[in-house]
Amino acid sequence: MHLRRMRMVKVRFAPSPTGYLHVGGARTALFNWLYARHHCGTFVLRIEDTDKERSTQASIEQIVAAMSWLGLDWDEYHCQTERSDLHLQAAQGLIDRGLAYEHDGAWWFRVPVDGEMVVRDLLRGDVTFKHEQLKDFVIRRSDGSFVYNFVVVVDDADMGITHVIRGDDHLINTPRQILLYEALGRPLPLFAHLPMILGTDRARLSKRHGVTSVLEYRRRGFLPETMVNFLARLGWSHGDQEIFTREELIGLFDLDSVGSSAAIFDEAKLKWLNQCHLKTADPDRILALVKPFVLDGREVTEQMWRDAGEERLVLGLSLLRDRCATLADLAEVMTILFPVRLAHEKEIRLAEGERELITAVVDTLAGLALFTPDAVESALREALAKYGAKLKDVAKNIRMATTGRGVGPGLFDLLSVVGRDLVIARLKSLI
RNA sequence: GGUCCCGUCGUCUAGUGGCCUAGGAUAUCGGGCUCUCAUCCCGGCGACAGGGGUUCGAAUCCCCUCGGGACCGCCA
Repeated sequence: MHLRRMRMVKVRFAPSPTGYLHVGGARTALFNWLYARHHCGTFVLRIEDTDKERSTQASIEQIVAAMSWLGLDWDEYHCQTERSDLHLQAAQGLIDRGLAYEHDGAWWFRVPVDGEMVVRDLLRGDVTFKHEQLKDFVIRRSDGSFVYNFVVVVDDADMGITHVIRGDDHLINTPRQILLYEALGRPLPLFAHLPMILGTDRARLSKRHGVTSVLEYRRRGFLPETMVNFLARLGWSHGDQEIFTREELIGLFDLDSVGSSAAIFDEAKLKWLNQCHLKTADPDRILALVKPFVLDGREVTEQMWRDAGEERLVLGLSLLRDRCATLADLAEVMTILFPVRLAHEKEIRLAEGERELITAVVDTLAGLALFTPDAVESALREALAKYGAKLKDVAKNIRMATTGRGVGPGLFDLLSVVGRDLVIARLKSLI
């Protein structure tokens, strides 16, 4: 029983609610979550809101929304400021034992002058720090609130966190925290400091790097499984494999395949990955996900969406999605399925005699009982044969007239899914 | 500046002393397929930061240099 408890993995993600969740934070959260799930452990979400000035409720909501979207569910949730009794008790203990002292109304932790310490990091090996490099530091502000470096230790110890998996930027804080563990008489967790995600200029991610907010990627039409897959591959790998499902990730993830050098977030590859996931995802689910994108800022109304019918939309989506990188792209091309005015990419120029040809095509198509790809194809070829014309003579203009663009899936599939009424109406505008 | 971390194609990475004239993916370029294309298939370009060691042998181990990053708050 005791051994089982010792081996039980418990990790936490501890963001400060001072802004949205960016991709770097999300990656840290993901690695913690994956580690917990892989080892059947516990994943804690702990909001580090000890900075009263900068913490906001809106940020907490943003972070929670982003985590939920990514599917990173937590087993425990805490806010640090709700635990100040515990912090006070721990700090008072240090004062009582002379390990901390008061100065200018703040409480300071006394760092031993001599000696050195070794931070045993799961990813980087042993890192040595000399005590003389450290200075006494504040654990409690003069306003009575506690400082991150202190509460993080008290909370991690109190919650029984076994593995502290966090960004590289915290490595340098670790010796101070270890000193606190020792002063508090608590056992040390294992540490793993993850390499950072950098902007394209190799500097730490910040506002000036454009889009870094996780939720912003949702808004732009990326799938949560894409983000999870992509973020996992930033720093972690499994041979040559690039595409992973969430379940595979849980099964395969471990700290020994995590690298130690910083990575740059490359959107081109993210788009490619999203296209891969978009292509293979369940069409019914994609339909639900793409709906708000189709209805947002376009001429397509809720009524049109209902009239279109789910079956037809799923069919259209399945045909159209292959060439789309995002839900936004998909929504854009899906407008061809609705009775809206199409913005044509290029002006249509009819060749000599083409008007008659199109008229014949319209007549044939109008007579079709079934508007399947096969039926459309034979009808079309039949009509063309009468005029001794080739498909390529009219394909381009038919495509442009019925879909508004020059590229897309095979013409017969395309016409079939756009549907007879729309195809004929749009072709008639040519004549 | 001090301390610490990191350094394989533009980017993400495989590689843990011989399987490496360095593999995959993406990006890019070219070709094929097609009514068309952003899909798909085939192919090209492209990296072990530099220098010293150790070793029969080094991308892999050690040292130095250079480069990049992080931290140096009563922020987290």
